[in-house]
Amino acid sequence: MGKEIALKELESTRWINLSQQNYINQVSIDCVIFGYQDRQLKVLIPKLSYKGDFWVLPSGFVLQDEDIDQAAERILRERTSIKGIYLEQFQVFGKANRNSKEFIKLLKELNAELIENTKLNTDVHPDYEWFTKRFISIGYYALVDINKVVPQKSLIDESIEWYNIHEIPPMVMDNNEILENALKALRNDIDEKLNVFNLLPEKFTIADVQEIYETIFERTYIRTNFQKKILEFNVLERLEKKFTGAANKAPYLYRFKDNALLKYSQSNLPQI
Amino acid sequence: MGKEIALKELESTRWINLSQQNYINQVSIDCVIFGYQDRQLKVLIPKLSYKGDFWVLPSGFVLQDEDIDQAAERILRERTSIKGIYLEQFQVFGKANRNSKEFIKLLKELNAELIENTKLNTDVHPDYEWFTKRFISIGYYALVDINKVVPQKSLIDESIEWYNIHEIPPMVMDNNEILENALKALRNDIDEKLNVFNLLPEKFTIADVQEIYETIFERTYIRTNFQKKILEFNVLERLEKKFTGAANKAPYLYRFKDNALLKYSQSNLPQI
DNA sequence: TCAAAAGTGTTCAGCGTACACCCATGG
DNA sequence: CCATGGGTGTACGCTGAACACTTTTGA
Repeated sequence: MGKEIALKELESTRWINLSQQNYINQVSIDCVIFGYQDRQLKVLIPKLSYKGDFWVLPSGFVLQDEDIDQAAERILRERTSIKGIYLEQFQVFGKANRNSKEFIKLLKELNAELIENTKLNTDVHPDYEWFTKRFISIGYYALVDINKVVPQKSLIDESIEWYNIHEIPPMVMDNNEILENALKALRNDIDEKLNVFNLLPEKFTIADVQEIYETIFERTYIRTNFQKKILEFNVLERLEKKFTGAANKAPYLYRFKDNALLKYSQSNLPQI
Repeated sequence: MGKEIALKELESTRWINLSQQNYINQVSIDCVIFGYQDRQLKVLIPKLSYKGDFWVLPSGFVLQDEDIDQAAERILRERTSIKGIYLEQFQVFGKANRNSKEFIKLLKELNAELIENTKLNTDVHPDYEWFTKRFISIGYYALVDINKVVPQKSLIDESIEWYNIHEIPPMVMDNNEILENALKALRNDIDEKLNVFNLLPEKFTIADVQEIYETIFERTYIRTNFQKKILEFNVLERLEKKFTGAANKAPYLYRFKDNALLKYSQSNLPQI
């Protein structure tokens, strides 16, 4: 691996980029990336390993000339290899004690080792001072088709994996709380924003949707009523039947109508 | 007015305090303060007058050792003279073009004049550089008993007044959009957070509540059903009757139960 | 023709809307 | 005792939960 390539890769990671002063200081973006598979709601979380394990939500900073939504999209793109991910800003975390001095200390050492190993000259040794300060973090949650994601770990990540929502490792700082609130926000948004379909491939059956609902809300639904509820949103387009090979009636496939949300926003409320 | 007092007053204003480096840079807090009076939903907005009129939502910055909720509370306290105001963080505004260079230019001149007039020495001439940059703003809305508020204008404010929600003046930057989204958030929260009572004095009648609902949602409610809906929240404590002097049955006064929200959060959902 | 799952139709209870009725109060 | 507005009770219609029934499919 040539020196140029190594530098390029380093530049592409959030930890190495710390010396950049073209970011907004003391503001970060934390992303909770939800995926669904095998009756499990999963979250994509990288792990750093250096003198112990550290799990940290995928995060990054906001460039001076970048909308915060764009920044979130960029961070998600870097981690999932997918463009145009569905995302929702849900809460800002701004406690005064939100800094990670202990954690950063380890990162410094780790980073120094990396730079040493890749034999870069000392010019790129980052200045961490702005990064050790207290941070305000904007929380986003994202919904992705888990099969389309190609998880990307940064140079200092040991791994990046999908964790079952019930088996989330202890993360640094308030990251576990951020995740919990993301889940609450998702549950709260789901029937209003009709965004659950972003967890599915383009074509899906109503049974697939029911599975996801049951997983997210941790309860069962009665099949026939659920079917009606979903179809009455009028946001699905019925396609051909799905061949399953099973000895029973083939279910229809559906697709989320592109213009569905426009129509749906026109609601008429009754009198109380 | 002595020099010391003038300086103290200057320090208490957000515009003069710009040179302070103990704030988090490029982050601000914008507050939409809702009040209610005479069948009108009102918003408290200061006006600056210098080479034209400028309306700006009450705003401020976050101290390094201050939670963002504390910062919002402080800003609201400074503007309303009330401690412990009810507030909700509702959205972050982070477009890349959120700076107010044109506006700040005028403020600079205005500030310079003020300092000249108050005969302060030149040491307090602020450094505006960090303030001309692009800002990320955290939006809060507040609900207050309008009768308890004593609006406080800063030195450079020409006035600070309650504006009917339908007669909001054009504000700088995206402040009008922030206000619109605050109203949407309020409408969305109202039945869930049961926060509407913060717009009323401690004791109120159900008719008072209905008036506010009708104003906020711009629709009418049927009296008897509305009464039931509100009482079935089980968050109100019935007090003595209210003496009106009118030739009809006296309505009961109610008070919001302090522990109401704790109980209310325990909901049991039916099967679909 | 049978089993299994999808899709549709049909009760029935409960809630919310609408309204009737009674109560309290001061002139 | 009447007008006015507050408080309570009740009929009715609609929604949605529960379930029966029909349809489809491959073995």
